[in-house]
Amino acid sequence: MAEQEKPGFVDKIRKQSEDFPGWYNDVVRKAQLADYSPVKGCMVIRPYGYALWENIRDALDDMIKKTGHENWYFPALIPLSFLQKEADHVEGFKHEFQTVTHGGGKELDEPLVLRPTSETMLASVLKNYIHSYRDLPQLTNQWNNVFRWELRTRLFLRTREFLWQEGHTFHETAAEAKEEVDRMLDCYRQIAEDWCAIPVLTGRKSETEKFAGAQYSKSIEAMMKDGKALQSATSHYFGENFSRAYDLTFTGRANTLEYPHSTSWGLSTRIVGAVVMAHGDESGLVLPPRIAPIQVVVIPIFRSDAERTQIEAALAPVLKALADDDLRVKVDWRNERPGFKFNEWELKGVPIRLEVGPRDLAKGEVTLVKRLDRTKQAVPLGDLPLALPAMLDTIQMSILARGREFQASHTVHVDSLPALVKFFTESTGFVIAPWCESPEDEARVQKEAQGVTTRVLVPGSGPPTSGCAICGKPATTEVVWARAY
RNA sequence: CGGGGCGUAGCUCAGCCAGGUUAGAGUGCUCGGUUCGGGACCGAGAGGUCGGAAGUUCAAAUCUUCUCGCCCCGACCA
Repeated sequence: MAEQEKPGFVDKIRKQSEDFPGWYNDVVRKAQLADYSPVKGCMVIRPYGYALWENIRDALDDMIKKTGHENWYFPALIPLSFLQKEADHVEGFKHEFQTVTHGGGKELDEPLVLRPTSETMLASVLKNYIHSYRDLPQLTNQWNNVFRWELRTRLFLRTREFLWQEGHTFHETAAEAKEEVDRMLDCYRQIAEDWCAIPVLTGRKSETEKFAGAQYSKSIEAMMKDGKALQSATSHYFGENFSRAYDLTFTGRANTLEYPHSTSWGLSTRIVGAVVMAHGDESGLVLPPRIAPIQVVVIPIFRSDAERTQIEAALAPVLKALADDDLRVKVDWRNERPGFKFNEWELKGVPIRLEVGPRDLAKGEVTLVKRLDRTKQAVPLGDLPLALPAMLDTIQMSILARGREFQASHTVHVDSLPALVKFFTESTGFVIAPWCESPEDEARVQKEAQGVTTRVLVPGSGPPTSGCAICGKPATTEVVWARAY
């Protein structure tokens, strides 16, 4: 019996409106996405959660390949000395290292670090394959697990081991590398918006928020239902930083020795947490149809074997048509009362519930119920192969639209520090303000509006006419402030 | 790493302050039956070294000390 078919696991979840973190934990665990593990800070991803991740992963993998990248696999163990070659990089990551010091019962000559990220390994390895400008660009990606010794962990959002993809590319010119950073950031935007139905802001991170070792970082930032921001994927431009640190050179078109410009970009299982917190409600998960492991759950309602047989016969051709159309449909034949199943599948966020009982069959219909708003409608059996895909598309768009409205209604523009502090004292969300890009301002806001940080510089906003909202100096950009996960 | 909270049945917890039969409840689990259009009910059953160690005591889930673990909130981070 598949794990999620066992009855009886459903329990009450805490209220989203009263205890958001408690609600999140309950939903993740009771919807069977993931659970705590025997190892502190690590999680077990259960089949339903893993299927959700697989759907996101497959969509992204497709985009990565279509943009010319190839999947590789590199070792999880990285010699400590590799990581120490790029000064900023090691400074940013050393506190998070998990290190293997013994092998075969003997202490190793050199400790091996469980990769927190693979820039150093990539530079060390690709050095062997890059000799000429003809070897560029190198467009690589790998799907793997990485390890970071986090002090405070939360299922999917921050664990000491997590799954992701990390793309690493090397280019002949800075311009090409910068284009790559934007291209992959846009793939992430598409994954978030078109697949996960989560509207995001994209842009460059501030100097203090950028990745350790990067010249600049860009990210997609999503708003959760508690108004906090979640950095959901990142894309970094390294310039020649890593190439120089690893003495990775190529012979250029003018027969001169040059350093390639590199990038890296990653999207992790954290995105699953984003899906939970961006869409979920008091009843549990709300999954966008394009990534939902189960898109339509069929609840047969019957009192006798004869009724069951009748429903089976009526459903058979429909189910075949839906399967042929690649819809992900599950029929819940368990011997439980319908109300129990309704609640359980709502907790698990299945976009459409299809109820079919004697009452429906008498009219040649079924009852469709949308998870998003619980609206019901009767649909003739024969119309399902057309009606369901259309309804799934509509739901996908509705969820995204609802997210956009939520984000818009929780975003304000301010032009002064007191206004910013006031907003975060009374409310949550995004604050957009002119900024001079001084790190001192970030420290000041962090202190005065507890925990508020810059998320992204608003792209294309240009120098605002007014001064910096924090310190009054001439502003160079607009920036998004928020409390973040 | 700082602050708070919690470890008693698979899960959620009561019992502890004022130590005293055989440690309870709800839920889940197993078996049988009746049910089934928004979380069903009846009956029978299984399931515990009360996180661990030491101490106080005639007697410890309960008091003392130490220890281990977990969760939440902050700082750091995908």
